[in-house]
Amino acid sequence: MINHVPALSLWLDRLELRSVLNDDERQAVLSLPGQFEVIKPNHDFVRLDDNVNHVYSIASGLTGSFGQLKNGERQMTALHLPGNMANLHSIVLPSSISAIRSINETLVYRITHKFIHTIAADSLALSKAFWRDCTIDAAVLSQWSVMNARLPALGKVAHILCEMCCRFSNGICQDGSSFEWQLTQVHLADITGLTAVHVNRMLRAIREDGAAEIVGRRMHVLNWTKLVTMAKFDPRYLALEKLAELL
Amino acid sequence: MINHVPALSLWLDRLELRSVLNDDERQAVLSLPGQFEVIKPNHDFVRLDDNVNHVYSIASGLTGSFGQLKNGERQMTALHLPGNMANLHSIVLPSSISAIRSINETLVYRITHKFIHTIAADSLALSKAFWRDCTIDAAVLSQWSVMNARLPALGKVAHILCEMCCRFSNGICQDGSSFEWQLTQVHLADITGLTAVHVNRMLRAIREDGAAEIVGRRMHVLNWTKLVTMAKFDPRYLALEKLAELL
DNA sequence: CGCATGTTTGAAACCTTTCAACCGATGTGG
DNA sequence: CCACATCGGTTGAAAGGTTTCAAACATGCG
Repeated sequence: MINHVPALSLWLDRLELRSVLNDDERQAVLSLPGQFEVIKPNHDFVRLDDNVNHVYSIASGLTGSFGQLKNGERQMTALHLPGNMANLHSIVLPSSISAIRSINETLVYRITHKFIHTIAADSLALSKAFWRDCTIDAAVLSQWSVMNARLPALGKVAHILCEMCCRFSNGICQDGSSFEWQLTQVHLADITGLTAVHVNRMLRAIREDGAAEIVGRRMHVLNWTKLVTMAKFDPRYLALEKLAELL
Repeated sequence: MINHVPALSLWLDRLELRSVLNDDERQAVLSLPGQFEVIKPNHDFVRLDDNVNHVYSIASGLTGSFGQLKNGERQMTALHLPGNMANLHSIVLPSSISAIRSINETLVYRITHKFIHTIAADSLALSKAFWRDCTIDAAVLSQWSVMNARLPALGKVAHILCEMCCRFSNGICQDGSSFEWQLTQVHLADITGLTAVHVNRMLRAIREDGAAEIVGRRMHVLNWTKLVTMAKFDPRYLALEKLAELL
């Protein structure tokens, strides 16, 4: 294995969690040519209505997708962690319907569409794996939609805490789990559709209830069961368990 | 053309709006074998966590996808009109993460996954077209997420009225447009996350403002511009314009 | 007719936003 | 080194929007 881009091998892990690939296919993913790019915090590196020619693999840092209304109000519709492909869907729909913005300083690996098209054309399993990866992103979005519409403020905030914990810990969450916390309360407000002020109050409630707390740049799970109950959280939508053979 | 299933030719139209297909590919879609099935109103014909082997093409009637929280509360995450494939994504993710329920009496054409896999394997353009179809569904979901989180109740209801009008009229909406209205106020509440009572009040406000009205089983646009402004609606997410050559 | 379903309305309770202010940490320039 | 600006977090009180509860009305259908 000559080329070894960590962002790609993280993405490959993610693909292989849900799809069966052979050595050639693995190698094709790991050898994808691209350029690294450092992105400053709070920078839209994909703008709304851009016609996109590249996909962005997140190497480090955190980025989010933002949808918009005609009056310019924005809402976060997805969070991309290292190992995620932020806009794989652009392969089949290049006219971007959401902006992608860095949350903190982010390192991305930028790959021209052409190369993805080529390896997808050469392997049925890979093209399915890509499609599946997008489908799982859509499943997460669907759950965000449900929680944003059906949960009270406390539940929404708790739900995101649960999700972040699962995604950062690959599904293994328990009392005492802790992980790096990179979002501000304003970001939580962008995700939940609440005001930052109210997010603050909900975080306090969660803390005072002994479910979880954020101190400094770290989140600590104090009582996972309590947090899950607040959030009515069911982690299956994240598809973090290895899927059974899927053609 | 021997086989001629209207549901499939509607779906093909939808695919060709966004993808370029040749005669063989067209014929492959139109010849997909399947069974018609009549579904009574308010029936979950795909249940949560089912392991799905079929995709459902909607021939007539209206169906919706429903997500769920752990406590059983439900939220509609998509509406499927005739010509839509209700769960094409199940091709790559058979474990259903949302239920699909008929809204009124619905005629579906049920196709075994195997046949979709076969024609997708035979044609790169088709497999891209399928993936793209799913991606556009995801774009609609994303916009629902934005409107549900960012709009006040009046805007949410107006937004769905706008969307339904565009989807039923293929994007051509104007003062005086009217189309069959099949949703109850409870369904609107399922979509917007509001209570049915409040949906009722918002519909009245929209009516009294002279923007739109629902009488009997029909919706009438009275003032399209006014309705769009209320909803901060931008129809581009529906991708109803014919897309330029997309590989 | 009687029943089920969907719509309509009012009033009180509740939740979230808004506005305003303050705190603490961090970083910058004089 | 301190003054100052900025950013994120915190808190209180009033205003506003939405839900809840309860009841009544309309319609279609057996």
